[in-house]
Amino acid sequence: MLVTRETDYAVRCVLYLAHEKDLVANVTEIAHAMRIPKTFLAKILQRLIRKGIVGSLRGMNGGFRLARKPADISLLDIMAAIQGPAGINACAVDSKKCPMSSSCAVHPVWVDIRREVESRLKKETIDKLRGR
Amino acid sequence: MLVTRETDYAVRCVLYLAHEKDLVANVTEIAHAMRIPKTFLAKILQRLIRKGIVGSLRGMNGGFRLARKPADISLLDIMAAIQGPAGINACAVDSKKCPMSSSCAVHPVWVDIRREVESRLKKETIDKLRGR
DNA sequence: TAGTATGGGACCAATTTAGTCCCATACATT
DNA sequence: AATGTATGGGACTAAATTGGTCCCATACTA
Repeated sequence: MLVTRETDYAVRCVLYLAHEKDLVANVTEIAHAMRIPKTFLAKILQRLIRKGIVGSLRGMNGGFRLARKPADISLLDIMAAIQGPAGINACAVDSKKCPMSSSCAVHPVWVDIRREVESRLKKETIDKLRGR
Repeated sequence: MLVTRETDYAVRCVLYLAHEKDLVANVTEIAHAMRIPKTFLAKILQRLIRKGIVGSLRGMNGGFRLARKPADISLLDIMAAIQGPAGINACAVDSKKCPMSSSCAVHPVWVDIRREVESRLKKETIDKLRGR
């Protein structure tokens, strides 16, 4: 499956943080609203932080907020933060993994589809999704 | 990953059977030529048979051959035979699996990407790939 | 300084993917 | 008809990935 549940959770989480301007929400709040297991969400949030998608405020009344404008966050950014390079297929990401390497007639197709999907995911930004 | 190794093997296998007109090849031959574990390939071939993509000849000098013209076999056919409906995401295949169901802003995007990929895979037929 | 929040690694369970093994069945050749 | 070689197909196992929990350290603020 190209999109794992973890990525799905990450998208929903970002979407929640975007639904109100400058919102700061803690793990409990997001987990409840978006129906995501709390501790799992905490881990997801840390990955989003490392990629500069969300920021955190520690201590009492702390929480998480978007680190960038919704228009500057794409589905591809989120997928990359959670799953790494979004592959259609192992060999489309790293051709070393394919034992037939260059002699494989299908390889170019996988690579091409991957590119198409990626460019589509890059166009789908959070602000577009929010305003539905 | 959208395309599993098993599907990859299946594609290579069909491609092998298509490289020469009316070729009949046994498991050992295909496995060796395409570097696929023999017993694993045998199982894959059986699935391809049930979907009417390849046919078999039993007994001595038996083997497998294409059951349809290369132009009538698409990558989507092969994927569907091995993996079932090709999902980008569980919720794009069966919306019941998504707890947020209709309230999910991203859902339409997954469904749409899935459709794009499927139509692309349908266009890529074996005869096109063979003639590279 | 007490309390509430994130930071982050270790750990575990479930599912999927990948692959093997064994035996039944079919059939062409001799 | 016997025999050897091939597919048919289910049971089983191993490895990898996914999904998730737990625990404790650290940070910050009221």
